[in-house]
Amino acid sequence: MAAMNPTGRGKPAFSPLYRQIKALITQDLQAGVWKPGTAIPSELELAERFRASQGTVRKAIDELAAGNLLVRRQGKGTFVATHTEQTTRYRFLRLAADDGSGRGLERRLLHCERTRAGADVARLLELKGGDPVVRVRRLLLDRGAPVVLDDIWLPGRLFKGLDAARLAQYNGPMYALFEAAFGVQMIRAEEKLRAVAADAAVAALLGTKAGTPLLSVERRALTYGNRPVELRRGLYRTEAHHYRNELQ
Amino acid sequence: MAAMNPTGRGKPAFSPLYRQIKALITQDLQAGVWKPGTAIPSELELAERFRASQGTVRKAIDELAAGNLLVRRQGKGTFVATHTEQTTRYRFLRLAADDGSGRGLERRLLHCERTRAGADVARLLELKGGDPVVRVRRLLLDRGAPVVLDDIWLPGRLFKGLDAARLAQYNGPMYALFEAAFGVQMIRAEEKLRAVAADAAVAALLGTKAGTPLLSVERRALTYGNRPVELRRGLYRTEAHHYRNELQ
DNA sequence: AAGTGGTCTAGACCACCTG
DNA sequence: AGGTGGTCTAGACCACTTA
Repeated sequence: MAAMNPTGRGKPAFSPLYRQIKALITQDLQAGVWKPGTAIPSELELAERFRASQGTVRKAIDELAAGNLLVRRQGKGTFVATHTEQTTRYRFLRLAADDGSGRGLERRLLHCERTRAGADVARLLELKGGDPVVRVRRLLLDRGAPVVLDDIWLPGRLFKGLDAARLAQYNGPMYALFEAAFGVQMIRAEEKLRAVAADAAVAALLGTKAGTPLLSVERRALTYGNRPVELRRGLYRTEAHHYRNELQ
Repeated sequence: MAAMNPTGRGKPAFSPLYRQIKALITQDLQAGVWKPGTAIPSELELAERFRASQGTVRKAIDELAAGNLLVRRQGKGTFVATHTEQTTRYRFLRLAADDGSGRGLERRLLHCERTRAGADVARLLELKGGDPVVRVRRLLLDRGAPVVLDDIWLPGRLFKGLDAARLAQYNGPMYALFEAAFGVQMIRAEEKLRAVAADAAVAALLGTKAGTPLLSVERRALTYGNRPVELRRGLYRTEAHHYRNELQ
């Protein structure tokens, strides 16, 4: 394996071996060679395959683990990250109760339809205007009280067969369903937060009054290769909950 | 240097050498042996000092760089992180204009007084009730329009000599002043976000109407050893700006 | 006992920056 | 040319898990 990148134009004329190996592993992850939750080959086996030393493969895996694509477990192996496990289920949910109570959130499906992408949705999902999309609306409730109203848009071609029945029957984190049933893995997401006033319709659904300040969370979730695969807009009641963040 | 930790009680009976070295470097950072913006000794010199190999010192520095305590620059050295440089100035500011315009924010000091900590502030800053605190109120403006109203509480003992004159005269990021003038380095921060309604007083300061939804950002900033050294509550107008976040 | 990830070393060489 | 961080190797050994 060449350490140089002879075709490199512009800046990255040099790509270290461990980054090339990282790219190759990422390709295999993207292609679904190893399913979420399963182990990838051991470091020594990968080293042999790529004709590199353990340390070099190790550095590639380190970066993938830092990006939450892989999970290392000493003595057991290195596993493909998944949204299905207890510990990693709500990786992207930053909602917390002010009193620190647990996360026994109840889900209630309000709406699910297949429709066509408008201009904004198409642009953000990198689709063409009029492409099929799935539109979902749901509530999250904490001890019976509505806390979040989510509106979700998904590319129709990626989520064939997703409908109200399918969603209603499944009870668990959405990203776990997407991963298991549609092979779509959410890797990272960008969010934009704002404060907005509830309109009458939203207020009714959230059990509050029109004009109540709500935290608006616009999310764009991406899969391998930074391909956008979900838009989500959450409206959060924040009288007894908040959005927590860590700055570093 | 022993790789074992013979006094270890409970779980961490084993601490690898690179973590012990990391702890020693952190101690020196905390003690101010090297000032922000200056270079620490080279990897080879530290390896000699700690009687370890370059690779082991390197791993310790890698973790400190990942935590934004140090910054590596190939060919030049490894430097103590600072809030004073152009690239790292607004490390903790997640405010962005919807139209993507730059960050030429104007600061306007409204208020600065030395007073006594109330119960809540004392608890969050890990002080005793009645301990001296500095209370600051200021505005951030974008092209003349108020966007953020910040209320800030600082432990009085750490910020001796901080007053309105000092703040008014200085024009730059606050954390850069804290670092240069008081030797207090903000390492990380926790934030809680909510949507709230502007009251009359806040509305007047932000140039909007009472009842306008505002994004409330409660921040607790920490220095070495997770010691809290600042409380800050920002109220953001989000008609033309938003709080951006990356989930990973 | 065997297999996995985790640590550590010694040495070589490369890429980048500054005199 | 010399110093700094960055990459890579080969090999040894440790810690953790499973059988």
